[in-house]
Amino acid sequence: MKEIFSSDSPPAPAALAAKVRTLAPSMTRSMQLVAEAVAGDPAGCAALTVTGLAERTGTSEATVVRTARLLGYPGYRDLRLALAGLAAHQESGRAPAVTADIAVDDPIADVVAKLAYDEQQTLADTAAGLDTVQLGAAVAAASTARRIDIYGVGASSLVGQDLAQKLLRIGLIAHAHMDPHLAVTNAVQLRSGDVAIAITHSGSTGDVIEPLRVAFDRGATTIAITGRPDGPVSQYADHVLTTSTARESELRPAAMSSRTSQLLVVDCLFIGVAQRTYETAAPALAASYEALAHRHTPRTR
Amino acid sequence: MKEIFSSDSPPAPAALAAKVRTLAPSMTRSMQLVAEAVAGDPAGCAALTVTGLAERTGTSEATVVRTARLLGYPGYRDLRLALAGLAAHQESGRAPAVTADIAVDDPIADVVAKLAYDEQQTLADTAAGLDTVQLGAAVAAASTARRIDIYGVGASSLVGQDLAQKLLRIGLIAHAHMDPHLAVTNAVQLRSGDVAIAITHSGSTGDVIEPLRVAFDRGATTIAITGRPDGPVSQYADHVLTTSTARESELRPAAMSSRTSQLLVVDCLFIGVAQRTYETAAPALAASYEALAHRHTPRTR
DNA sequence: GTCACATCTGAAAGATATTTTCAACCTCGT
DNA sequence: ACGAGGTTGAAAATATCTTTCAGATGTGAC
Repeated sequence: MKEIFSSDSPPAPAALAAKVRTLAPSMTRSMQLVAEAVAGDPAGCAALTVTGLAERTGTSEATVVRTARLLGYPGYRDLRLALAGLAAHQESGRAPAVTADIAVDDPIADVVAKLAYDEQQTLADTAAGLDTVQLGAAVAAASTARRIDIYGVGASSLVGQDLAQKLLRIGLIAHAHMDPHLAVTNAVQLRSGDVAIAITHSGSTGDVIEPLRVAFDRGATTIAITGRPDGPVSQYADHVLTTSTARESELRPAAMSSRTSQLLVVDCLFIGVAQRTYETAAPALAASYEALAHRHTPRTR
Repeated sequence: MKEIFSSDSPPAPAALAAKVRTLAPSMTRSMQLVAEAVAGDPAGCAALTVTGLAERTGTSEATVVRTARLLGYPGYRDLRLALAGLAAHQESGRAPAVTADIAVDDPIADVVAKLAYDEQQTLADTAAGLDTVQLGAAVAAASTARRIDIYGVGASSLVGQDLAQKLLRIGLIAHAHMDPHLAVTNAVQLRSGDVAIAITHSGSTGDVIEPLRVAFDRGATTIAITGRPDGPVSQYADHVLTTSTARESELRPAAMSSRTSQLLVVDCLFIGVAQRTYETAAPALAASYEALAHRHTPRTR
């Protein structure tokens, strides 16, 4: 008799509230109490045990189980799992208005969410806007370069160092210049077959343009990584890699968001070079691992 | 020491896979089996009882419960509920696509897409796994610190410099130490009211732990930014900020992906501090803009 | 190589939660 | 008012989860 139900209801996923409404008329009074509680606060009920839900609804465990059965689940345990899923669902819908700017009085959790979102956005934009032809050309030049000089000041300096560090790791001769004067002095040494890379968000940082110009004049292959491909720096660049310009706010200056974009470009460049020089890059990478492993205090086990 | 976990893990909702990766190294063999099963097939595991999951992973109930605990849940029952939620989640979201590893022969366009995707993933994981309570505490300490010393070597060194650069910009006294010896020598100067920040992905970089330990002993407030919250570095850290451990590949070493995660954490820390010190931070930021504007060659016209 | 030590592991006991049973209790038609 | 049919919850039965503990396994010291 009761068994009819078993065939009728496959474990309903989302439309639980609807199911409750449909089935409510056919329920007994105390079962309705349970059903309402469940439909009204899935998240809350998911946290309760049978006994807990029975108490909360002023009924008994048996009734709770019966209700779960009526709703199409083998037992309360399964209803509870479904409830947890439902709760997670509506949880995700309630995003903290991530698109808004970061405000001075944002709670710390919002800051984290917004920053992460912004950076993800920046990455997507950068990937979409990156000219793979230019990138390919830059990779080709860097892979076969006798030496690679990198120029960057301020925040871009760190990106340059990052790139240099990684290129060194795979056995290339790369150097990130931080001092503009020394950069120029060194640029004079460059010639055809060498590569010079300038990193500047604004595209018009004199301290970075100058050494690139010198390198360009001396016949080196020059690459510019900039957010303003139309800026002065591009004049002296054989290849221009464009970083995206994320919207900035008072608390989050451009330097900060441009960094993410620059790092992605730099990583792409690096991976490209590593692919091209795989024969030498792979063992070099492995070796640098090996060397580092011994620097770590031998943690137990 | 193990007790560190108790405070560290609030039942994580979505970032379970990330958490598994973070904690996996500190797990015993059979626990890893369970963790992998759970991370690999949340939906499937949600349908299993303790006994079922134990059988499926070829381990015992006890081990399953232990794993659940390690992941931050009171017991298996709760892990199972979370799993159900997760399953419902990914049911709706459906897989993106570019999950594959970067291969040696990938065309350059694929490299860009995969890298961008990976980094986005890393950001999401980091944001989800970041303990906002710890972050809040770290922000509070940094905001009122007399001085802030930052330790990092290798790739983490750049992150440290980035943080120092930004904190300086808003008028705080921050310094990133790159030389381990000098770092220790300087750490001796610290005392209560000062803040020391150690950045290490592995959580066991001796060169970074040592200065932090000294700072800790001298009474400074210590903060660790690490991918291994259970690592030795946490011993001497008042607050631990966890970075996510992205899956790595041969061409993309951990150092590379960890950087993204570290930078996000550092940015969150910075923004938090900027909020707290808005009165002084805002004008300081504006001033540094002003100063920079004049450094750009007015080559345009 | 071997011993002492610490850690890991699973079987089984113990505790909870869920399901079933069953008798008391309504409700309604007569 | 009375009984048939259905509803309900207390308590027993079962399943599930948690804890304990002793054996297994690995690790470092000598």
